[in-house]
Amino acid sequence: MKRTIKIRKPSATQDDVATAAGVSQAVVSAVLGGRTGKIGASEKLQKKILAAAAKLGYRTDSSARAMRMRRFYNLGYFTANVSQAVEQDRPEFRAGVYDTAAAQGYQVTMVRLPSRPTADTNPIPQVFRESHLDGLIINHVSLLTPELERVVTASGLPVVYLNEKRKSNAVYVDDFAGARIMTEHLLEQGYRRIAFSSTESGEHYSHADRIAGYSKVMAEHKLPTRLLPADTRRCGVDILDCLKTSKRPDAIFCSSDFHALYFQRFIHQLGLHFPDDLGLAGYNDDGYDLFLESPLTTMSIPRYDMGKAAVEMVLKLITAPEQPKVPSVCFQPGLVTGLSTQRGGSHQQRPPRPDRWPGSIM
Amino acid sequence: MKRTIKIRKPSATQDDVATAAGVSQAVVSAVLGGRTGKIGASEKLQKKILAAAAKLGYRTDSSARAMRMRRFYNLGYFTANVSQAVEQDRPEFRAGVYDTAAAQGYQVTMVRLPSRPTADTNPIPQVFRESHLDGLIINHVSLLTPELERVVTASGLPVVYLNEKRKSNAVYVDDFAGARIMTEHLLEQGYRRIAFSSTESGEHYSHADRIAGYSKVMAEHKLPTRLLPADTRRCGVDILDCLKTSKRPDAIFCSSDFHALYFQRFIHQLGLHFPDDLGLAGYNDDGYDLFLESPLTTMSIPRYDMGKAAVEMVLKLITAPEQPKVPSVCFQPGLVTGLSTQRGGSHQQRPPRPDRWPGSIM
DNA sequence: TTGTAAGCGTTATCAT
DNA sequence: ATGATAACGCTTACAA
Repeated sequence: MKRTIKIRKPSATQDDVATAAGVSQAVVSAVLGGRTGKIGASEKLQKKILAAAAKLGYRTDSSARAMRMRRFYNLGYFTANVSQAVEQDRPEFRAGVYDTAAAQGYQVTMVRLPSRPTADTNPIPQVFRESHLDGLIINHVSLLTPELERVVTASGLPVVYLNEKRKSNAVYVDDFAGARIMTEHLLEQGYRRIAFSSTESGEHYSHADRIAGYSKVMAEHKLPTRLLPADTRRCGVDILDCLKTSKRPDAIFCSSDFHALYFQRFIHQLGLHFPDDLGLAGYNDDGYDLFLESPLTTMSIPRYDMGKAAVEMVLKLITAPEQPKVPSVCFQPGLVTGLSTQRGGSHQQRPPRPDRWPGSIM
Repeated sequence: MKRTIKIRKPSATQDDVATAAGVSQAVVSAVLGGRTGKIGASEKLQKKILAAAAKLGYRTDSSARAMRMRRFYNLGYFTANVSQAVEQDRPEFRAGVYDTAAAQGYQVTMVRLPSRPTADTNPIPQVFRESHLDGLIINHVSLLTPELERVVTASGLPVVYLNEKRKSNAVYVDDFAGARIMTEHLLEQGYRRIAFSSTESGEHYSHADRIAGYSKVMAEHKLPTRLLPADTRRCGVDILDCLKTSKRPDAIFCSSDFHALYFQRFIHQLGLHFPDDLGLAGYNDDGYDLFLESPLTTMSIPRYDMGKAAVEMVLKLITAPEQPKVPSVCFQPGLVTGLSTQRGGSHQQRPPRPDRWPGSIM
């Protein structure tokens, strides 16, 4: 006996298409699925079926396909919430993840923790309480509770970490090398009293690595390292004190463009300018040039390609589950030479970068 | 005849749970679905079933549920790509959308256009070529091609526009009122030669509305309006020329905090300061205070609540498809008083905002 | 070359 | 209160 379940107006099914085209539903499935070789449907028949499908507005029901195929064609993209996420979940990551997933026929599902938890909010995202994903990309979510980690593990989902330094199943940046390159660049420019400054507290691996790379190069050149942490709650007094001294640094290596922009405020507050009075370097290539006195020398992070690599990695894990571990992929950042570290740079023509728009604004 | 289809290791099914608990699968479905009232399963039995489910790590197969329920429990969140999206897809929107969707048991699927289209990339996102969503939220995607619009319409999906001014099915901000409030605030502070400046070209409705609100109030006070568009490709010459004149504005109403930050650069370049030499106001409350000489007077946008409202609206459309149009929801922005528009403000104590972190950084 | 039918995991109905 | 069973739309093995 047939019972009718009609909650929403259903879109056309393959059965409807088959009826319209006067063929069996199995042929429709084969043709629409591009498996014509297997059955050898005539050109004409294919056209007829495609026409009927287009006319009826047929669209594959992803749930039915998922059930049958035992694959959801869904990847989760887990990102931190606003307050935790400083400079981690950038639009370029999302773009790389999305484009690559889409190219392989996968959807991307947003995974987050509730930003405003309420009493009746389950702290475990629903997506882990049901079967909905084939794989998961975690973009540096620092506050993963042990409970949450357990749930993720229990789900048996292939997981790839983006922006986290792990031996396997991760995609990250070689910030040690990046900091080396930047420090060497500053030395080549003739700077000697180079200080490293950051706003961050250093939870993320990259912070320690940047300091290490900087320190290493300075040591190799027998130059003293000088770390200048700048707690934003102190309103820049650390920075001001440092800049006021007679032996102030001749260049500041900022841990991020973000921090360089912050630093600029205090440089200007003292009536100083860069690169005339001191060199200023950033990191991350966040595109803040519009707000800066001089285009910033910085390190660019191939975020799009990293997102892409993360998806490729997780797809590999999905399709070859017998290999649950794959070696991590480490990307090299690239030096972007601005005028902010060029002695006498302010007297040169400012190079226009008209088409760049701050990526971080999005 | 039974054939075996095993691509991935399946997680436990209700059948497995039923076997483990020694009951029928239908009871398991009822108990796990919270429909115990209908069947009257004993407390004890429920406990047994829940225990078995937990032990086996049972998770509902969302595709099977979707197929049976004829609902995917998936919402699409359509956002523009990096280059197009200036200040539109903010993390707070995502947070509001995600939290609200999650609270109602819905997942959020990322919908974008390919950022780096290739020859073999279909410009129509896959999600529109299959049945996968119950509804769609479009956060100001300016470059919707006619073809894409057709596809969205053809999909029959309930659509809600976020950040777009439409008569129905939209959630947006009353920027006319916001600009009025800001202009009146500036007048109250004693400013008279108030200019409105923007970097934007004005594609978005909010740009025109802000100018209109500003102009209206100025006209009401019989003061001349002064528009100062600043093409970033011109490297600030418009701004510099304006600020150099003897009758320069005594306050600048910037179309965004973003623009205010840009403006600061040229203020400092001329050796001027705010609020001493002129007042500076922003819009959007993007949290750039760390980078600014003075905390900025700005308008805050209730983005989280707007995301929430958009989800509530689209859920209404989903559950009551006989009502395909609902009135739009218009949010009022709120004035945030900083010191940047306070005459003599720089001599006051800078109010600490230690816990705020620029939301736009994410 | 085309048709037939099994079965994916769930929900919900119906008969016991 | 419980168990048996249909149905959702799709893919695919196999029969014709």
